[in-house]
Amino acid sequence: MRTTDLLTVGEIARRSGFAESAVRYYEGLGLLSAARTAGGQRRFERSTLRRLAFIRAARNVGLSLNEVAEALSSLPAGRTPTRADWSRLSRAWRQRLDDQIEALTALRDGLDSCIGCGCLSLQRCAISNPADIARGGGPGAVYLPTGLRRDDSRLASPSPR
Amino acid sequence: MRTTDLLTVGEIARRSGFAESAVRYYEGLGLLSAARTAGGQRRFERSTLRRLAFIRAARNVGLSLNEVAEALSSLPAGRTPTRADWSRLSRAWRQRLDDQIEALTALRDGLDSCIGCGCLSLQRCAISNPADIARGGGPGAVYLPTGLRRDDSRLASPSPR
DNA sequence: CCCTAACATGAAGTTGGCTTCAACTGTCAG
DNA sequence: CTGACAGTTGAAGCCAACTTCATGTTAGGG
Repeated sequence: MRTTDLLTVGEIARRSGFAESAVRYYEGLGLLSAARTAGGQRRFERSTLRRLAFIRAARNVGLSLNEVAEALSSLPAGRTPTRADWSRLSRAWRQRLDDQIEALTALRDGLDSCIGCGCLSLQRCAISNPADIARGGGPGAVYLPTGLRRDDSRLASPSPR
Repeated sequence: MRTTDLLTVGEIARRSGFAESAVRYYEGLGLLSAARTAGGQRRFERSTLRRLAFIRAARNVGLSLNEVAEALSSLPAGRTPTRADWSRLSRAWRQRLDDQIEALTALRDGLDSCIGCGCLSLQRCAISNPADIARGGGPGAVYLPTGLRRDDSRLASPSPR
C-alpha cells in the first residue's frame, strides 16, 4: 500500500474492469463516492471494488443504472456494508433472475407451438405476444421483466419524459 | 378491402401495434418493403403484418434490429414466406431462448453461493463474473448471449460499427 | 371539384450509458 | 526539484431505436 490504502481512479478501473470514464460517470451519478486529495483527485475506498462488482452483476441481469442506484441506496452510506447487507441485495436479484428465467421459459414453450404451426400469428403467437397478455386489454405488453422487455411500452406512452 | 388488398401505413400500424413512425423507420432500414402509389404513399402487403409480428417477437427475445435484419434476409424477398420459412427462423430462436435460459440459470445457481457467502467477490462471484469465464483470459466477459450481456463489451471494443 | 384526414420527407430531439476530447493540474520516484 | 505520467473538468459525441416536428402532398368520399 502507498501512503494509505485508498485507490486512485486508475487502479479502481484496472481492478474492476470498468473504464476510468465509467467509474467517474458512476461517481457523478452518485453510485460511488470518493474522497478527494488536497489537489482534487479522487481516492476510493477498497469497498468501492465490491460496489462495482455489484454494479456489473446488476447490469448483467438487466438492471438499469437507476435500478442499481435504488438498490445501492439500501446499503449504508457510511460504513462498509456487511455480509448481511449484500445478502439482502443478492436475494432480491435471485428473484429477478427467477422472473427472467420464467419469462423466457414461457416464451420458449410458447414457441414450440409456433414451430408446430409455423404461424407467428399476430393474435395468438406466444412469442410475439407473450402469454397472450400483451393485447389482452391492458395498456401494452407487461409480461417480460423490464430488462427483457422490448415491445411497445414506448409506443404506448409516447413521451415518458 | 378497398380497391386492392394493400394496406396503408396507418392500417399497418394499427393492426401491428407499432407506431407509424416505427413502421416507416423499419421500411427505411429495409426490414419492410412497400409498394408506392402514384402519389408516393406506401402500400404494404398483408404479409407485412407477419413480418412485423416476427420483428416484435425478435425484439422480445433480445435481438437487435440488425440481427432481425439478418434473420429476415433469409426469407424470400419476393414471394410470401411459407410455413417452412417461418419454422426455420422459429427454430433458430428456440436456440437463442435456450441459450438465454441457460445463462440466467447458471447465473442464478452461482448466486446461490453468493447468498451463502455474501461475497460478491470480484474474482469469484458467479453473478458478477458469470461462470468464472469473464476474466479467465479472454478480452472481456462473453458468457451471456448478446441480448442479455451488459458488461464491458463496449469497453473492450469501443466502436462496434 | 373540394375538403379533410391521412400520408410524405428530412432534420432534429430523446434516452441511457458511456467515451472522447481539449485544456489543464496534481503526484511522486529519482 | 523536476519531468513524466496520472488525474481533473465540462462539453460534446456516439449508438440504437425511435419519436417529434415542420412543412408540404395525396386520397377519396360527398
